[in-house]
Amino acid sequence: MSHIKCKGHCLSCPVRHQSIFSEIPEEELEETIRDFHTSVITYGEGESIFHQHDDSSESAYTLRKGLIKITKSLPDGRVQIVRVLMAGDLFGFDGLANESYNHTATALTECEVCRLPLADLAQLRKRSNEVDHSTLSRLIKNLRQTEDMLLELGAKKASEKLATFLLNLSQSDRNPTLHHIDNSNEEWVSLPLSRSEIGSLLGLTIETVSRFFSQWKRKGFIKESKRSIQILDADGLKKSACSLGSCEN
Amino acid sequence: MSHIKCKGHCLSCPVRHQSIFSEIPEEELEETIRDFHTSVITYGEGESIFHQHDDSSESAYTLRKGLIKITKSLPDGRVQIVRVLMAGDLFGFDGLANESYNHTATALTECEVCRLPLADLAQLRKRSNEVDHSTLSRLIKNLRQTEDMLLELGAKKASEKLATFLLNLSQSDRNPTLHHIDNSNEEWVSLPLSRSEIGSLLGLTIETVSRFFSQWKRKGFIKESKRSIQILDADGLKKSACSLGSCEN
DNA sequence: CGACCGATTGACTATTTTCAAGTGGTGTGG
DNA sequence: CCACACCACTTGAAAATAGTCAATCGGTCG
Repeated sequence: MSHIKCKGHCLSCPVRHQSIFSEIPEEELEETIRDFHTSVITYGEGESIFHQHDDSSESAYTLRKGLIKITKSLPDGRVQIVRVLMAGDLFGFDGLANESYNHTATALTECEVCRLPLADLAQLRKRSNEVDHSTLSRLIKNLRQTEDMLLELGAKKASEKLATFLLNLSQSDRNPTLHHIDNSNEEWVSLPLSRSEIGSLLGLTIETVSRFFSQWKRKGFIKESKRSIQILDADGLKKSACSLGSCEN
Repeated sequence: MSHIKCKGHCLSCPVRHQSIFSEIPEEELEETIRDFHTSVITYGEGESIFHQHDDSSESAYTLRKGLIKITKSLPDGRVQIVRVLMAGDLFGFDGLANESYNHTATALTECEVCRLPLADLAQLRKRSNEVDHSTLSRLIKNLRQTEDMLLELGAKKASEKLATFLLNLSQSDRNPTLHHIDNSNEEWVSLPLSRSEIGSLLGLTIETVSRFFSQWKRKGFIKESKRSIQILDADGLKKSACSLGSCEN
């Protein structure tokens, strides 16, 4: 079960510089955050932080550690992953528009989040231009990213979706923890999603995902080893995936 | 070509009560809006207000009259409609996150928009809690709507997408101008998109759209007459479209 | 009238899903 | 330590779904 660990301490927060408080000068932080009611909460893999249908949105959250998937689902059980959150991401702010949660947030791994009541966030936005700007920017970036996914889902074929997904993963400068260079100087990227989750993100079945990955391994475009992948031939991947010049952008 | 008509006058604005200024008390409006630089601009059908690749976002817009489609496209020409805007909608605010436009806005019909420099919008948000709240709410609603579309595009089959699209159209309480009751007391809904645009919204080809519409006409589920449709049998539509209980939500 | 454009329809093809069987790794209990 | 179950993933064959190509229809406009 989820577990409340302690009150959050911004100054020592591991994701302070990726959070909505990153732009607040250190000397003002203590003052700005005073009498707000943050809690650090941990969740085990598979547990949900909130649920699309059941919960009204009274708190926003900042992800401190781990990965979270945001999903929506149909009554018959089909699931769409809307986005995957990484350290520093803000989520669960629907209440700012007086709406209940529009989606479900589930821990993909062990997670640590910082809960902030929306009333406090509203106050903070008034008190600090930095928080206001940062919140708005994140919202707009969420929107842009979701629009980009619309194009992926609506306009691309399976192989194109998958190729773009892999190429984006490998180019992501967002989360340095996802990257590592092994001793032979090759760039591996951790693949935090199962086949079925990749399918659920891209609107494909697990079998379709598996088939293209297998095919690309046979062709030598990619290598995989325990939840990490390596792109050996990005151009090959692009060409095989995109009959036309359709994979850019 | 587009044509600058005049400076906007909020008090006499036809969409004042649907705009981000709707919550400002009338007596304060004059004062609040003083020394801001709005322009009312008209666009002919097919003209774009701004373009995904070319334009940096320096102004936001409010749609006063007509319909606008927001689209994204792939280099090879495939197009995805992201959303369709109606009177009162705010768009083009990417610049608030220091980003250039992420999509293209094109007039679906003759349009009239009110342009507001983002610097002014930023000021207005500071000056007025109502504008701040309204802007934030709209952003969040855009995000929610786009997430809903992700589920449509990623998880549903063609017939389900189309049925949901028609049912949503007919239930939309957003834009009363889209509705009218004809003299035989039947509810017609205007269908502002061509077959090809419906396809582009739902990730389908024009032929697929046409086939399902024809089929449903033959079955007596819907009727169509010059850009308006009427849903005769919503249950039939739901059942035929959704093998399982998948069309709710 | 004739050209044009959006929409429809049919026949065919390509793509993706579905169903089913099998593989391989991991962990548990006998 | 092995046997077994379990799970994620792979693979194949068949079926369903949607796309492509091409012909045609019907309305509108010059």
